[in-house]
Amino acid sequence: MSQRKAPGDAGRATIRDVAQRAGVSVASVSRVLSGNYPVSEELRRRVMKVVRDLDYVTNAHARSLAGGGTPTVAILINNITGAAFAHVAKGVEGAATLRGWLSLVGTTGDDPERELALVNLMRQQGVAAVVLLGGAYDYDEYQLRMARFARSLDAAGSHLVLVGRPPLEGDVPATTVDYDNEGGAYAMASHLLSAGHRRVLVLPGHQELTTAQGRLRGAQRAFEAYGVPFDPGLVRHGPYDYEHGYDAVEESLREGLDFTAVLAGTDVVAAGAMQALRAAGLRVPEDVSIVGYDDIPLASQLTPQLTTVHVPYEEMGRVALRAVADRREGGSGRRKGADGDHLVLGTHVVVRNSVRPPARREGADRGE
Amino acid sequence: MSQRKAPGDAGRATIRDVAQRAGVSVASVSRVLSGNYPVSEELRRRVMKVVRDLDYVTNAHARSLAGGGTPTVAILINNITGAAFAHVAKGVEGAATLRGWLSLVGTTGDDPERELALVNLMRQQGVAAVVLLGGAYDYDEYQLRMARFARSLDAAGSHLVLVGRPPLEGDVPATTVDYDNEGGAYAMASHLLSAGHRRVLVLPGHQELTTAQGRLRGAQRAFEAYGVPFDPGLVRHGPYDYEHGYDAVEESLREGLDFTAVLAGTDVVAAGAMQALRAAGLRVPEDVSIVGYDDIPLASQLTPQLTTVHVPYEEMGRVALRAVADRREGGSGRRKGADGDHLVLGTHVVVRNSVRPPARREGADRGE
DNA sequence: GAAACAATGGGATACGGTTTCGCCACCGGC
DNA sequence: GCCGGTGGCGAAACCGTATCCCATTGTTTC
Repeated sequence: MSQRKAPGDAGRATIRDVAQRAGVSVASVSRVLSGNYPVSEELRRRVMKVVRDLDYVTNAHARSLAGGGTPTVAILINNITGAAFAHVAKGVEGAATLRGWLSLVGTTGDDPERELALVNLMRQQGVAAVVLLGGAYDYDEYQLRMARFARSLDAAGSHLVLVGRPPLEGDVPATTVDYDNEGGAYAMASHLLSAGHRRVLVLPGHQELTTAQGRLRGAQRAFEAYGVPFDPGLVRHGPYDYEHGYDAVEESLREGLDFTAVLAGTDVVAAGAMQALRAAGLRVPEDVSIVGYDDIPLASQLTPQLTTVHVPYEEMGRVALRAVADRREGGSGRRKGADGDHLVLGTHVVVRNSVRPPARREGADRGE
Repeated sequence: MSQRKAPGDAGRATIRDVAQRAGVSVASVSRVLSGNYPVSEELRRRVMKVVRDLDYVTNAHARSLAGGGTPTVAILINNITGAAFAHVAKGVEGAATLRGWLSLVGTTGDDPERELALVNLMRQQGVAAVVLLGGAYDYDEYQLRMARFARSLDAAGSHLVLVGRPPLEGDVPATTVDYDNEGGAYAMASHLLSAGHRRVLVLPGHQELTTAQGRLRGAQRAFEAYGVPFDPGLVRHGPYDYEHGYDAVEESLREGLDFTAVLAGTDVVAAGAMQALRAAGLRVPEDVSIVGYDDIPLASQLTPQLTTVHVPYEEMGRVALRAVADRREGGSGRRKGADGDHLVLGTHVVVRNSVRPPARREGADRGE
């Protein structure tokens, strides 16, 4: 009754329980377990036996309070079920586990309020880094908001990493891992143009999404480079989902728009577009060609398999984690260097079976 | 020099910093922030102002050491990028966030060693529950291994939840959230049989995976119920991926196997099968019907859209979290009751466009 | 044989909160 | 005007671990 805890009490065993039962001091147990201090073989055996008997594990909270502890990376994502960013998350988590780091996840559901709440929550957890995934909306507020996050995390000894988002302007303590979004779109559009397509229905995504803006710009640049007039009337904005792809194509056909190919903002949009074309009795790629973007597994699972732009999502995740790990181990070296805080990975076109030269039709080549 | 920390020092602000700067005691700051004790308006204002000025957040480790702390649920998953279990994870995470819980994730990559390491890691973190996702291999060792996990976690005040896995035998402190796997397969096979199919290529999955076993059993039962002989020669085992679907169909065709429909173990396998049929010049569903299982988004994005079995993955995640949350709040009530520790959710067939009655062919209906 | 030394184990303290306990001032009632 | 009650706040005792510092013992060296 006088001792603080009954022998067979419920709840976790503490290091004191182990020490008492092994007849040694708490310090010795700690040393045996952490292994960074010389201990005699005899002591080690005694302690380890009790540890096994009691099924003891150290309390991670106490450990990290006392200075030790495993680093943790927080992954903040709009929606886990989105294939593209799930791959980034996989990359981050995999690289984290490889180094013995832990991964926390939170989903924001596109809600700035939740995003704020989650960043604060992660700050409480004392995470080594917060990785924010996904394209951002280009509100004016975005830069300010992210800069605030970055400084706040930096002050707490943490670090902000933006993946697949535009980098922050000014002297902000954040790392950006990006891919050549516009370049991929340029290459993809060039592929269509060189196949002979001149009238292309473009479904870049939401007008305010930075990703969509870049993909549209890339396409436009390709048209310019080929000297082909770009018709704004063939651009349809909308969310990155199957329904949008379907609806956009259906409406375009109903309005009598003239096009021989569809340049979709993502593979999922392309899938919707493909379905709508089929529903209208058009064949892919014989009547209309389609290309996507992202190269998620879906792209190669559709019939026909989709020509698309490969984005190294999983590697972006690995790179993001490596960046923060290096920074943490590298110490104070390379402080705020221009290098290292904006990494850009390459993209490339993956040619499959969804593109053919356009069928010859009257006036489709020249005309308006 | 004598004070423990310089005013503008780097690193996080502590509660002491706040207290000192506000000219109050540490206890008062704690009370203002947790809000579970009456404080004067004046005090609250003074403290909150300093909290904002210093951008202070409480240290979650210290808090949980001292008894408080936000509960955390650990999600252990084979592979984040698998659509089905990504949805379960989403359900768990969503329900967790809704209650202010945190979610940790770890991926096991089908490696028992990593599974063990992760469970221990989570035990160190003092998580409220560990949710293990995914079908299990039916090794003899499985039951023992899981029982050990369950008891170990239970002893530490945590709890094991198995989602989409077979329940544990005996008096083991674990909760299982399951779906009517066999029933779904039964219904799906019945759908094919009632459409007139008699010779069906079955691709249930890996022979040792419990999920695959259940799906195969369900199909067999349906054949029995219809009085149709089940041909073991039309069963092809293999992993739940696109390649297996493709290869299995390709081989079956090459071997000259006679079938009018494919019953795939998952939608992804169905996608592969569909592609292989097309490659062989067969039309879906005119020449061969196909059905899947899981009803992931892919199913409705294929052409033709896939008839499949809907599994309420996301809800399973929510249910799993609710189960542990209830148990934690309900306290010691309903201890080891038979109810509540094995929850089974229903499945149903989603009819789309990938099934037609079989084309009339010589001898396909009757004969051997 | 004594002294200096290396090896190893124990006691005490710090980490940053929460919570119990007790003090003080202020209030109304007699 | 004195006394008991009460609301509001501060001091201090934990939570479980890592680590600094010192004591003890066995070993080497002169």
